[in-house]
Amino acid sequence: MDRERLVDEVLILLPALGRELGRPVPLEMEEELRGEISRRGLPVGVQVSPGHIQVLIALARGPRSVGQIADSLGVSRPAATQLVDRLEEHGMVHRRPDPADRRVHLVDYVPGMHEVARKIMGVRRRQLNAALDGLNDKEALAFLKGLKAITEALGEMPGEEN
Amino acid sequence: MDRERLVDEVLILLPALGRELGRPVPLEMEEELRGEISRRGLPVGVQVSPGHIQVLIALARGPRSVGQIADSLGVSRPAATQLVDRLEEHGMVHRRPDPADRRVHLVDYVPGMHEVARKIMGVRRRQLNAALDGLNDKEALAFLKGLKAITEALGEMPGEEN
DNA sequence: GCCGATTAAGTAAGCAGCTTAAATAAACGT
DNA sequence: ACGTTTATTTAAGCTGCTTACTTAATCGGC
Repeated sequence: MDRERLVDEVLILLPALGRELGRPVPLEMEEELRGEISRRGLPVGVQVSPGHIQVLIALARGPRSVGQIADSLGVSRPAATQLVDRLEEHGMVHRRPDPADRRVHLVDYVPGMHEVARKIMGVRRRQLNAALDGLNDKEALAFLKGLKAITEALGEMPGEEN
Repeated sequence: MDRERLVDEVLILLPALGRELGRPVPLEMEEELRGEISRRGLPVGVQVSPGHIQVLIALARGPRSVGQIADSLGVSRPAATQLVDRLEEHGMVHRRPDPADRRVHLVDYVPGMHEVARKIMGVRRRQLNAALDGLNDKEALAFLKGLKAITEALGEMPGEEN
């Protein structure tokens, strides 16, 4: 297959992928996770969008300010506020003022949520793992490389410092 | 890099990519294209979203019904209606009743639009080409493979028959 | 030839996720 | 102490999608 045809295929594939990526991940399908969720009194049937998952990932290495979250997701501040709002409503994270600078609101997992967050990520991770199963290591690496290249090319790459 | 880390990186990358993919492609940046557009009296400064580009691609092989467009994009009928509406407003496509079955509206390029459509696609194509420039042929192929796998895994793959 | 069922497209209403602009509140610098 | 900057939130608005419903045309059995 020559390069031009290849690019064309990618061109056709990308919007579909984008659409799929936007769809929320239904959590309730995952048995193990459901147990974990109801055990903690989290709302069952919650749908977690990719943005929310990204926030959860961003928090994995410790509390972050709303602004940091916005930057690491590559979205505007209000968008980050909104994402955090939603996660807070669902009782997954909470805000607390930074003692050092009371303007900043530090967002962190609710106690014990770290664990659940990891499992939620696991849902997506499993999907990806399954999808990439047909690729050998070299191919997988090449895939990652291309993905990075395209993401970078299509906007000035956010989330570097997270 | 082990597989787990690789999947994690993909996991982090994907939502950002999804967001970028959703952004409209500003056409007016492309000199050559702008000439072509104003020459035909198309609105200058029009932004074409990925969905619109997909419709234009779908039409490349001839007129299509709204339903076919919806299927090939993997969206609902009303969504396709909406996309076609917009393209029609911009004078890029037009509907005409199918003589064989007057329920179906065939969507086709406005005369001469085929050319412009190809140039519009060229904008994205050039971005992709540039992005994938750093990959050799083997890698590019692997990338495509992974992309297909993920797109398929993340939803039941639309657009097969287009 | 008529009538109910099916099919294509469009309309309506609503939601999620983003944007920019403006408001609020705290901290900083001179 | 006061004006400026910085962090966040609020408000308003847009796009792209969804589902449920309407309208219009075709089809199939009698």
